[in-house]
Amino acid sequence: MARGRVQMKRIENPVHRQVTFCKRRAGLLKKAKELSVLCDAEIGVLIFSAHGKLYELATKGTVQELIERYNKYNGGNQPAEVIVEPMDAKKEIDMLKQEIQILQKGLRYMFGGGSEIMTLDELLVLEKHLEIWIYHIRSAKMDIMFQEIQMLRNKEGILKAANKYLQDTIEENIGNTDFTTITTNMPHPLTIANNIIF
Amino acid sequence: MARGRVQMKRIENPVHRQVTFCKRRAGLLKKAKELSVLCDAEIGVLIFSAHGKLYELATKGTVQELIERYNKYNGGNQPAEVIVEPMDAKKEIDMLKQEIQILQKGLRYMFGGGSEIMTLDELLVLEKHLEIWIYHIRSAKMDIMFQEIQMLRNKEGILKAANKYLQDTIEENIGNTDFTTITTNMPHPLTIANNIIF
DNA sequence: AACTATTTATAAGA
DNA sequence: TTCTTATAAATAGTT
Repeated sequence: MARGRVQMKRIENPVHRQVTFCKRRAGLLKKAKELSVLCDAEIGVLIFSAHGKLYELATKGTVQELIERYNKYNGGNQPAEVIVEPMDAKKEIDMLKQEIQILQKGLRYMFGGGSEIMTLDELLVLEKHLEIWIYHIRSAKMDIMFQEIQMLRNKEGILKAANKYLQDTIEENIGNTDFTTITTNMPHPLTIANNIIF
Repeated sequence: MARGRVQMKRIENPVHRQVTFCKRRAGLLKKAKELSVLCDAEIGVLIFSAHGKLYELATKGTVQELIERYNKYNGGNQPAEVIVEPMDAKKEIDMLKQEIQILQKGLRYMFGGGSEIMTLDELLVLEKHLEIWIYHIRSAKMDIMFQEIQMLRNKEGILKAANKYLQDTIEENIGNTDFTTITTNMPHPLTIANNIIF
């Protein structure tokens, strides 16, 4: 766009990637809002960042409502349990298996036919494979952990909301019953901050 | 945008509106694709025109899959997918890791006890590689993530306990006040299981 | 659909 | 992050 064309591929520099994500995300949501207003359309946008954080927009009701409209539009042909995550995981695992096969091949080659001396080039190939393999292990592990963190954060939010709801319910009814000591006994579980950001 | 600014309100002229809808819709979808590619994000866009026609985009799987991910994100009420799958994936990955360790052992044996072909330099390269790998496995990032997960789990426990306490408090006092509808309205936030163990 | 004059978006740098 | 600015892209009005 500006100061140099942009290659249409994943930005490798994580800082650049993050900055661009911020800017373009804002731009995309703005464009969506504009289109909605100018042309009287109902638009929804869902963005999952690489780390699983969700950004959403719905120009008329809620995203949920839009999803319902979408499902209605598609004559209720919802694939009951289309499993997404497992596919990703499977893909990852298949890739790992492939890597192992390559490594095994390399080992067999070296042990078996290895009357030949391993050249530096061959060694470098093996190294390369190891690197790729480590990369995949790491990324798969990281993905799982990120998912776990995201899920726990969501759960935390839900529990907090439920907690607040219950406490409000009690407070609204103090007039009827004496909850003073009970509420005072609460060990302040609602004040914990969540500060770590990846 | 061009040849005159645009008022941010519904375009009254139906022809203009239709043309703009076409152009901007294409632009929006393009932007969404770009953002997805550049920043490795999963993006979905749903556009209902004023006359109810649907235009959609999903940058990874299908829109349906994206919607399921969205629903998963908002509630985690589907333990089958969120919780069980990562377990399986992790198990698989651990097994693959073990296999890889065996392969590494083989490599070490070959290089160390085997012929004298390996030069010291080559050995150092391999060592270096293993060091890097170990470093990554034990990296600070992982530690931080584990800490984060632990902290979130603790928080979850505290919140659940507080939640239960509050609900018990309410239930104990049903005789005094009618909380029936209130407790019934609770969207079951207390039934979420936490099964993932690293 | 194509064509441009302009407006917008944004990459890079601070 | 946020601001600035040079430049690439998008697009409003026109053909």
